[in-house]
Amino acid sequence: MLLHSVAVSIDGYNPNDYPPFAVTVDLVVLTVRPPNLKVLLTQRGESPAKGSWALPGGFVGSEQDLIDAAQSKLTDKTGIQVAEAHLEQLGTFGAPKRDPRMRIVSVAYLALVADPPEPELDEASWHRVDGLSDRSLAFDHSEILAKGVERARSKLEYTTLATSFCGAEFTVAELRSVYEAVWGTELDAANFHRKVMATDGFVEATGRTESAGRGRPARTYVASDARDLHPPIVR
Amino acid sequence: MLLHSVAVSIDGYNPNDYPPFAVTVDLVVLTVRPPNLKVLLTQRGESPAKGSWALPGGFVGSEQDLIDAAQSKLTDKTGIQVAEAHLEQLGTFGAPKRDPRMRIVSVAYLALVADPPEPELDEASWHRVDGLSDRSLAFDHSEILAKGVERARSKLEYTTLATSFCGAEFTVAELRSVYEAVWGTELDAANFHRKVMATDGFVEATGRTESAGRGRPARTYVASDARDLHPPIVR
DNA sequence: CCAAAAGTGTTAAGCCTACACCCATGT
DNA sequence: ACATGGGTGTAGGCTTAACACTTTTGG
Repeated sequence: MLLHSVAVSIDGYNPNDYPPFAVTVDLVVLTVRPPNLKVLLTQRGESPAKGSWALPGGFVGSEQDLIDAAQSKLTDKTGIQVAEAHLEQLGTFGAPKRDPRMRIVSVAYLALVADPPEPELDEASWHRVDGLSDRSLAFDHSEILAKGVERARSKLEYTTLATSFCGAEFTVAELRSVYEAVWGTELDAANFHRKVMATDGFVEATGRTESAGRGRPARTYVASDARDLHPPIVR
Repeated sequence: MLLHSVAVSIDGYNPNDYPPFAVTVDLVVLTVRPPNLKVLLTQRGESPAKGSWALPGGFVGSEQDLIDAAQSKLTDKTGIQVAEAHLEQLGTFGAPKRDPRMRIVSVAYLALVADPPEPELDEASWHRVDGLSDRSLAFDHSEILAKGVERARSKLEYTTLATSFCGAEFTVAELRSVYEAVWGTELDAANFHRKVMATDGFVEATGRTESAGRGRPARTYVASDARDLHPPIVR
C-alpha cells in the first residue's frame, strides 16, 4: 500500500522530490423536486464498495483544468449544459486512506441544477438528501455531501443562487419552494414575495403569467444576468 | 513538458488509468499589526520566479493528510503552535500551467494568527497586504492571496474568528483594531463594544484590566471556547 | 358564489447608527 | 484639573415578522 516516488523526469525537478498522487473530481449535484432536495448518485459497479452509492466523479486528465473536469463529468451524467448550471468548488478531500486502493486527492465540486426533464442515465439516479444517513455513501462521500448541502443552504441566504434550481422561466412560488426544500422550513409567501421584488439583481419580470390550475395566475420571471455575483440576502 | 502515466502497481488499479500529479499545500498566513493586515511571504531562492515573493508551502507527503501538511508548514515558518492559530482550507488551484515545471495541484490553506513576538525566520517575512499589486507574487499566488483575504473579511462578519488575530488576553479595543485592519474601515467604538458584549460565545471577561498608558484602563477578555463553531455577526 | 393561490397593506417589535454623555486613569 | 481612551444611554430610522386584506383565476 505504500507509494514511493516515481521516476518522471522533468526539467528543474529531481524526480524523487515529490510523491505521486492521483487527482479526481467528485460532484455534489443538487436539484429541487418540491418539497425535497435531491442529490445525484451513482451505484458502484465494482470493488471497493461495490453496489453502494457514491457521488459521480472521475480522474482529472493530465492536461485538464480542474473545473473542466468537473464540467465534463456533469454533462456526462446529467446531459445538462454547463451554462444552465451553477458550478463551484466545494473543497478538497485527501486523507491518506480515504480510498483503500491508492493515494487519491479528490477535489469536490458543487453543482446546482434545475430539475432535469426525463433523460437520466441508467447509472445515475436522484435521491432525497434527507433520506441518507451519515454513513450511507461509499468512501468519505457522505462527508462531502454534507458539506455540499451545508454550502447550498448558506449560499441561498446571501446570494441569488436559488434561481439556479429553477428553469429558465419561473414564478415566485416556485422560487419559494426552492428555499423551502433546501432549508426544510416554510416561508411566509407574502413577505417572501416582497423580499424578492425588493432585491436588485435577483429576478426580472417577463410580462407573462402562468396558471397553476387553481388560484390566481402568477407572473413569471427570469434570473437577472448578474446572478452569480454577490447580491443581498433573502431570509 | 508532457507528463505520461507512470508505473505504480496497486491492487485493483491499472497503473495506466490515471495521470500522475504532484500535490502541494500553499499557506496564506495572515496577521494583524494595527492598522495593517499582513501576510507571510517567502522569497524564492531558485528558478522559476527566483527572487520574487511567494506564499510559503511545500509538497504533501505520500502518507500525510492535507491539513497535517499545512500545519507542519505553518509551524516551520512561524514557530506558532497549531492550537493558537486558526487554520482552514481555502481552495484548490490546479490549472495545468500554473507551475511551468510540471503538473502541480496546490491545496491552499488560510491561517489566522496573532502577531508573533520576535522570532521570524530569515526566509519568511511579513508584508502589508494592501501594498501588493494583483501580480506581484509568483505563480498564481496573488490570486490565492486575494481569495484568502476575501475569506478572512467575510468570516469576520459571521463568525467570532477575529479573536484568532489576538493574543490569549485582549481588550475590546484590540479586537476592534482587528476588524478595522481587516476591513480597512473605522468602527464606532461604542457600538462595537456593545455588539461584542451582546454576542454569546464571543469573549469572556477575565476580571482583570490592562492600562494602555493613558485613559481609563480596559477590561481584558479571552476568546470563548466555542469559537470556531458558527456564532453570530459583528458588523 | 366559493376555494385557492397571488399579491398588497399595515403595524408592532427588534436592530442599527449616530452621537451625547459619564467613568477611570496618567500626567 | 485636564486630556485620553473605556464604556453606557438614548432617540430616530430601517428592517423584519405576523397577519389582515384584496385580486384573479377555476370549478
